[in-house]
Amino acid sequence: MTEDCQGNDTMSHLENSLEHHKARLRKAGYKLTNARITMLEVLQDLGGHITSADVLDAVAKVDETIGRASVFRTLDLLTQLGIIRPTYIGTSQTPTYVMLPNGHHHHVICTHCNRVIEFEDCGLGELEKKLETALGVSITGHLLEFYGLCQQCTGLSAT
Amino acid sequence: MTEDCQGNDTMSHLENSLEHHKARLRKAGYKLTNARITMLEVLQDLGGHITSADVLDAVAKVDETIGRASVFRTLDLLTQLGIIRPTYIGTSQTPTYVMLPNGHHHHVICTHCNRVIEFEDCGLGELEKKLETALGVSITGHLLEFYGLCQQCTGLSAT
DNA sequence: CCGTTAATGATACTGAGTCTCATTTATAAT
DNA sequence: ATTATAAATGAGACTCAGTATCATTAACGG
Repeated sequence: MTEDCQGNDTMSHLENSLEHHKARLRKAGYKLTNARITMLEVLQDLGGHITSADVLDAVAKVDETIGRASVFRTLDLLTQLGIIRPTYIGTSQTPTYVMLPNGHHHHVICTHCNRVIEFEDCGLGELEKKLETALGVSITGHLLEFYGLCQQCTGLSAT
Repeated sequence: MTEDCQGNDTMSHLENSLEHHKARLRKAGYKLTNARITMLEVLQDLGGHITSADVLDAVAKVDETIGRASVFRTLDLLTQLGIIRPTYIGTSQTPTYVMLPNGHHHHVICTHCNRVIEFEDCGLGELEKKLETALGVSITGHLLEFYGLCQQCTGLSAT
């Protein structure tokens, strides 16, 4: 995790996405504060599918002094910037945040056991362009969720 | 908002989906209680994009005696059955429920003004089948959300 | 290095959603 | 119809995720 490969204008997304997100904050007029940088690092580390409690925990381990309010404020900000996205797994009252590494995220949620299966290919690029034209919007990302039963639960309910 | 031209062609479709949902409950082994039927009617009436508070309100107007807990229990149940789906608009702490009339729902959320623009065509049928084969799952519905700026906010941020 | 102002941390607070449990009600069997 | 029974309910106390407030701090442009 300590390999510094910044400066390469090609690839190595994982490392660079942190820098990319920082740049996004700056560009949007937000200050690059310690709390925000720590949040980005922690989120990258945890990798997504985490609750606010998870984030609160992880942030506290890195920097004891970062306040509860700032964590929630930053979660909201990063959501607005399309860096993360809250969603519901199961019927939990509290959302689960997923990363939108390249602006998008896709998964299947089993409505029986709440297992989450991620997948990559969505082929939505075309639709995205169509919508931009048709609706006059400017799209930066998306979340695609399928609901249904996973392999195990399909078998069970066939009883 | 938007010209939402869904279901205009079949007024009876609205009636039927209520029956359809009741049948689903029965088939899944759940009792057709007064609270649940009232909830289904209220949800159909409100048409989606509503918070639990909206539902609580509307239910109370129809039947004073239905308890708070039952409303939340039923929201969870209907989510599990794929009849509704909680999602986040803006950074609200409390979810907004959308109806999944035919198992699916699609919208664009403006990350600046929180406007929601629904659209119908998603062309995900093929992907759905592919995933069922590839992952061994049995899919019953989906939610597709795009994030970005609406026409108005695209203009504004050009400042 | 300083001034401005966004952002912060502490903490009290709010209220959405949950839990518990005695009571009711939907449904199937008689 | 009557009854058995297990699921579902309503009441209301309770929890804790998320918010509001505000005095203090620190990012960043000049």
